[in-house]
Amino acid sequence: MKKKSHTVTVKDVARNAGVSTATVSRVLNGDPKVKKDTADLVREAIEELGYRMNQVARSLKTNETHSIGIIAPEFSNDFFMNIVTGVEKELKKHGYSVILCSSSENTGKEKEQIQLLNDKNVDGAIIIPGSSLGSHFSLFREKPIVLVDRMVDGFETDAVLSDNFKGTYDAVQYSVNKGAVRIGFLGGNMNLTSAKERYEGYLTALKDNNLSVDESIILFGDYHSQSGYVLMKTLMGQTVPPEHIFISNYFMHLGAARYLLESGNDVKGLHILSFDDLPLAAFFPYSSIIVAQPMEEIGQKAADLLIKRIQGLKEKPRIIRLPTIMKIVD
Amino acid sequence: MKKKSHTVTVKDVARNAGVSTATVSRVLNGDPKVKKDTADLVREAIEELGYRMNQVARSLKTNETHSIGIIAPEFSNDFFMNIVTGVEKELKKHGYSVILCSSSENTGKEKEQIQLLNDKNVDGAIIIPGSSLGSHFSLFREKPIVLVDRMVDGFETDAVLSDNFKGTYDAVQYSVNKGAVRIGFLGGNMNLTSAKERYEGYLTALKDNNLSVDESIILFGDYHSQSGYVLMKTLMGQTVPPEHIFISNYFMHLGAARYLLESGNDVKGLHILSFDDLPLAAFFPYSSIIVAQPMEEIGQKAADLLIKRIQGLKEKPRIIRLPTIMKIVD
DNA sequence: TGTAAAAATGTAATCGATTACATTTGATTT
DNA sequence: AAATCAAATGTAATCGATTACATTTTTACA
Repeated sequence: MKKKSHTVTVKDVARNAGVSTATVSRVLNGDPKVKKDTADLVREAIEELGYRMNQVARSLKTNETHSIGIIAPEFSNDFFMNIVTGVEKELKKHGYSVILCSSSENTGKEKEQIQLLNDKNVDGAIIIPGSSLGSHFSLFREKPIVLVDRMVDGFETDAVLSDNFKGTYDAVQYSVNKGAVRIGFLGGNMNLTSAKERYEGYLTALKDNNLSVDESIILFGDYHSQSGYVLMKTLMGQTVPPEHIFISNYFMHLGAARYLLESGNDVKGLHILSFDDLPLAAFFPYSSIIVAQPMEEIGQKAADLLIKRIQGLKEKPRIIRLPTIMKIVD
Repeated sequence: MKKKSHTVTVKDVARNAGVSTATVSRVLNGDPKVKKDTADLVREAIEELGYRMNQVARSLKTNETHSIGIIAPEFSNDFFMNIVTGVEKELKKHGYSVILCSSSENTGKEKEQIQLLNDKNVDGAIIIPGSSLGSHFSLFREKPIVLVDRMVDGFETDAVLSDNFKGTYDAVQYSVNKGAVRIGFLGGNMNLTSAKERYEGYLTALKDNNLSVDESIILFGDYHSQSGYVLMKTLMGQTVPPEHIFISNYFMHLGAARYLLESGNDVKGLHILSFDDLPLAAFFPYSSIIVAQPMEEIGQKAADLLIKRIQGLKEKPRIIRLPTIMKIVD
């Protein structure tokens, strides 16, 4: 057990101010029942002694830690990190801190992290699920959870996500308006709601435009760079590859672009429609239609909702969908 | 004050196992003085009641939270995030959690975050300083701090950083070996040790090769994208721009590349030497010499050292320098 | 001025663990 | 079988706050 060199406690403050610890506590917590003169005395004592409240002791009694956990598959990932940034900024405004937990996109680890957060007694959690499985989230007892970017089966709770359907639909529609009639599709893991929704947006847009669905140019991967590489290779290996290709996320786009570069394929007439704003999209030697997600805003909204829940908002789960932003890079 | 629905405590376990709370605590903490039979009884009771220790209560008594704080200017930044990732992974292995604090590269906010971590009673902190000012770090009383990526004046403590000098020196030397005689330099904020060290590496490499130092092609920015853009513009506006240019970090490189792209400058003969591995370096239409920093390893080493300090390692501050990796992209 | 009601403050229990110290149990020795 | 010592366990104080309830002080009004 580590020693602490003489810490100043409420007791010391009370003694110094000539009041009881109860009064000190009241001043600390802004209880209006304390007479102004008394409160001033206490504040002076606090100032004089350089008192700082022991949050751990407070947490023990109040059962709130003013910490929340955030679980994501990983953090070395622009997308997740921007969300985390939004979360952190919003929470700090309200005096909450963020504890980082990576789940490695693995249900077992996700469970562990939930237990850990439980044990740390966080006031709530923001989770970017690693898959559509989420029944283990119920281990996080009696504290609110807000899901981000993806929803899960069998666990009804608040969620904040992009409008994946509309984002995809609009991008496809834009391409069609520009004359595209054959649009390839490199999808993500259909285990994830976002991937599913984007696929549906794509299909519906085709349908609404009376375009046929050509399954030979619809391929599914897993949102990782390598799968973008492989799928693009497959696609370009076809007799007549499509000139318009929708790619479901940043990383697959990256992998696909890498393939195009390495293969030396002619990309002059190519149009890539893709989710997520790449800082370097401008450098690609083809034109892009980017469906940008408001990542920080997603995080911020999720944090905001979580705080409302922590503060007692009772209401059926909310699903907040934020609009995407289409960016054309020629 | 929030209620907790009947929580299982040591008391319940003690009663159920027919022992005292002291014994339960001993079992919980692996005290070898407990007879095996008794310990088994206790473990059964724990199992049966689904007991989980209240870490907050434990922290109050032991004065250790098994949490550490990490302060960085921001987190929407590949470089910092990869460091955080390394930190998180290593700490989790040892049962520690990470609390995220962004300082916005602002000393005032940095101070605030330190106070916050103090109040949360974290066991230590990892800090990526926003500037070379660090005297306020001493507010973080009696708990260890490990600095990352940058050192500060007036505060002697452990630090983990890349070998900025050698990384730069080697890249310049490589270029010289390839025939370069005039190498431009786009530097970072000289307020940061990393920027200073890179500049020194550059100068020394020139000197060792008997190359003259041409101040007209040495410009300083602030590590941000915009400054890379502006400096590259300035440089390319000269009568005879250098064909080899060292750029001090990722973001400045990004800005510089953006300028080159927008301006339509001829980049055929251009060679960019640059710190930090860009995922898209391969897409730039010029050859690059990348000085990659082992970001996750930096984080991991910092976490490792911090834990050693927490566990009582007494010794004068260590400065750990990790070697960079040179990557050639033609 | 006396008294009821309201306002301010204090006392002491409590949150859920850990641990110094006290006590009991058990083994060992003679 | 008594004496000694080690091993195992228990008792109760403690960490530093909050707060229900009790008590005192002040205010307001008859």
